[in-house]
Formats: sequence, C-alpha cells, structure tokens
Amino acid sequence: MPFSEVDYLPNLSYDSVIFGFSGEKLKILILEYHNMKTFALPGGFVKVDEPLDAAVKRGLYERTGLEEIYLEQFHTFGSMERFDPSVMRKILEEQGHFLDDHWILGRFVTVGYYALIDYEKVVPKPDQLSDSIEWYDFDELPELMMDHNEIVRKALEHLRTHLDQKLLSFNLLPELFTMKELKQVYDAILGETQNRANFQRKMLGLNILTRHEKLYSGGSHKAPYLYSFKNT
Amino acid sequence: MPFSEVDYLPNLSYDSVIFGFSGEKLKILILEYHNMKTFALPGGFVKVDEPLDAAVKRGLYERTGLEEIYLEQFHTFGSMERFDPSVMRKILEEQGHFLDDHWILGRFVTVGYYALIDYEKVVPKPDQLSDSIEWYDFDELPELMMDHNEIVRKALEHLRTHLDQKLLSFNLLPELFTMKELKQVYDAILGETQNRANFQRKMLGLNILTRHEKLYSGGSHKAPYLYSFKNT
DNA sequence: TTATATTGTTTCTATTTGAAACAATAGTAG
DNA sequence: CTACTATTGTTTCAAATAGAAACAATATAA
Repeated sequence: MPFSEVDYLPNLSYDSVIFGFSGEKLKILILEYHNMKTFALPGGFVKVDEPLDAAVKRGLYERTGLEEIYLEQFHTFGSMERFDPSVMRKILEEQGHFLDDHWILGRFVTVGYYALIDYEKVVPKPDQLSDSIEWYDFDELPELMMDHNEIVRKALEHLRTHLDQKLLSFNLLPELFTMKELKQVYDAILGETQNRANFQRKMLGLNILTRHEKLYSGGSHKAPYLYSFKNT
Repeated sequence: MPFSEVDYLPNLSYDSVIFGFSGEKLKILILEYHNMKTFALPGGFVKVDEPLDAAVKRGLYERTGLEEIYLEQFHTFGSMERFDPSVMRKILEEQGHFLDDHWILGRFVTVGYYALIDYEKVVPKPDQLSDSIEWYDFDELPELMMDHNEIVRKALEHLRTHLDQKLLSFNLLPELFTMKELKQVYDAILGETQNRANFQRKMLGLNILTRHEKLYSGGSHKAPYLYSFKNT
C-alpha cells in the first residue's frame, strides 16, 4: 500500500508546473493515469517532518533526476471545488485497493510551484500512481483533473510578470546559449515576439551575461556569440 | 475546550498581515497573549468543509467586523523552523488546558494573506486564545513568535511590488480622499517620498479616480479636490 | 487688499523605449 | 578571389515616459 498515513501531513499537497523549452515552444510535464484518460500535474505530499520546499524538491528529483533547479512557489489553492475523491478512488482501485477511508481520498489544499528545467537533460519517470509522464505544448494541454488547468494558467501568469526578476537562475537553457535562443525563450513565455535589437540591448544592459567564444554553426552568415549567466 | 479536532484541517493554518494607515504611518495589527509577552500575527484555522479564502475572510470578520475587504494571498510558509509547540502549550496552559496531544501543538504549514483596511473604521477584537490586539507601526514591530516577522517582511515586499496593480481595491483610505492622502499612502508603503506633480499626473492618467467637490478644511490656502476610486 | 500656504497644472529636460537603418562576418557560388 | 546572402551586432533617430522645477490658482487670515 503506498502512502502510509503516519508518514505524511494529511490534507496538504503540492503540484508542480514543470516548464521546459524545446527550442521553439514552451512545454509542460503532464502525468497520465493508466487506462483512465485522466491527466494531471505531477504533485505529491509532504512528510510530517519535512520542510515544504524540500518535499517539492524531492518530488521533482524523483521525477526528473534533476537537482538544484529553479523552483518558485506561486499560489496555494484551497477551494472546495478541488474536492473530488472519485478520481483518486478509481486510481487506487486500478491498483487493487478498495478503501473508502484512505487519507488520500480526503480534501486537499495544494501549494503550487513551478520549475524551469532544461528540456534536453530530462528523462521523466512516472510515479507510484501514474504510468506515463510526457511533455505537452503549453497551449495544447489536454483537460486536466480538478483545477489543474487553472493551476497552470496561474503559474504562467506568475512566470510572465516576474520573468525579468527571475531569469538569473534560468534553467530552461543549456549552460551556453546564443542571444537568439534567449530571445526565443522570452518569445515563448510571453507569447509575443520581442524586438531583436532592443532585446539584445536590454539583456546586455542587465549585466547578467558573460560573453564567450562564437558559435560556428556552418551557416553562411555571421556567427553569434555564446553567452552564459553570470554566477552570482 | 476551544478548537475541536474534528472541525478543522490539522497542520494547516493561515496568518494575516492586516495593514492600516493612520494618516501618516503604515500600521499592522498584532496580537498579544496574556502575561506571556508573546506577540503574533492574527491567524486561524480552516474548517474541514470550508474554502481557504473563506476561512481567512471569516477570521478577519471576527477580528475587525469588516466584510468585503481587500485580501491577497502572498506566500505559504512550510519550513520546520516554524515548529515550536512550546509557545502554544504555554498559551493553552494559561487557559487551564494541559494536553500534550492537542492537534494545535502539531506542525503547521501556514498560508500568508495580507489585507488593506481603513484604520478608522476598525475596533479590533481579541480572539479565543489572545487578550489584546493593537495597531503597531510597521517599522516598530515587537519581536513576533516563530517566523511571523519574516511573514510581515514578505507581505510588505509583495505589497510594494504589486502596488500599482492592486490599488483599485484600496481599502486603506476612506471613500473620499485627497490626492495628498493618496500620496501619503504610497509614501508610507514604498518607504520613500513620491514627487508631488508626477504622482498626480500618474494617478490621473491611470483613469481610476473620480473627482468630487473640494474639501474646505479651513486652512488659508487653496482647497484640494476629493477623489474616490471608480467602481468598475 | 495683500500675504501666505497649499494645490493643480504646465513646461522643460533627461531618460527610457521602439523601430529602423547600418555594419560586420561566415559561409556559398561563381 | 570576389561577389552574394543570411544572420548577428551595433548605432541612430524618433517617440514615449518620467523627473524636476516653475507657474498659476485659490481659500483663508491679517
């Protein structure tokens, strides 16, 4: 039986909106439960003696293998519309458990986090209750269980309004990247094309980038510089 | 015995940073526990069938008598440093309860909210566990229990960065106010003096104010207009 | 009627932002 | 080797915004 009652705080969960960037589009990691056509955000529970932030980091590590990634808490969801034990009961029944009083069937207040990770580095792993985890284009998400679509919406809203303050810890890109790639990330997140010249001026003005050697891609044109984020 | 176990979600609480404005200084409502020299933010618990937002509204109503006030969730605090049952035990013992297994002595993850209310309209009432509730200058707060000083700091940070987007629902001022009073609110929140002319231009440009009759205060000088927020 | 304190508005300047043009350059094709 | 092209890096110019100061209006008191 997964999730023993004594180990976890009841009624409290977290859900994480994990953003990746394919080179063109913004992606989100979505779970699917076996044979149920039910989609959900990857989430989890908090152990009784575990800090909330640590629980979220643990869950993310278990799913992606990544450590020290950028995690941001953005909102806590506590409406009663969240309470729909039928989905969870079905999931448990699929696994051979027929309990009406399992704590996992209770009402949950969930803390929403988002993470920005390097799409290329990740081989997502399903968790105890689900069977598949896949990247989806953020604008082509399936219908998610309970209020998870709303959670995604709010995560993106938060990310957009805080993009400039948050980019120091950017993990969406590899260590070295071109200005064009950085702009593509902005374009994808903000949903609109930035002006090339002004974007470059602004980014260089922020004084957060280190310029490295040029990247000779073989194309018959000027080679772009590679950049990295200054580490402070 | 207050707070029956079956009525509330265990391990989850909320704390509210209630801002008021005295006409000059930004104030915060702080509780004091009887004979204990322990100061804390007003907070509370969530009933098992109650939406989180409703619980916070209920608590605020019970303390201030105010309804329909501006409430904003800003962060959820879940570190283990929050776990210090000794304070709660003492508070219960002051009231004649000597229980080691009361759920209120457990670990709590707390959701932080802030509210902006009209300082003049409020007669704060203590709750079941505390005996006094008072306005304190936000920059002269006493040392608060657990991480409550940190919660205040984060609330103010959030309020400052979102001030322009949030002011439509401003409750810090009475229905009618002068431009000078509005500027004083901004000065107090942001901790720096705004330029008078530019502030006026900016506020009028936002198109959120209705201008009313002049306010004749009796001073020997030009009388200021009164304004109210447009109700859209 | 004049003086004074304050408020409302305008003017001028500096800074920031947005769009376009220009300059540089790594290949490709002759 | 020389044009040619695609793309990147930079500069220039105009438009919008923000900051500071000056100016204008006015409610009361002397």
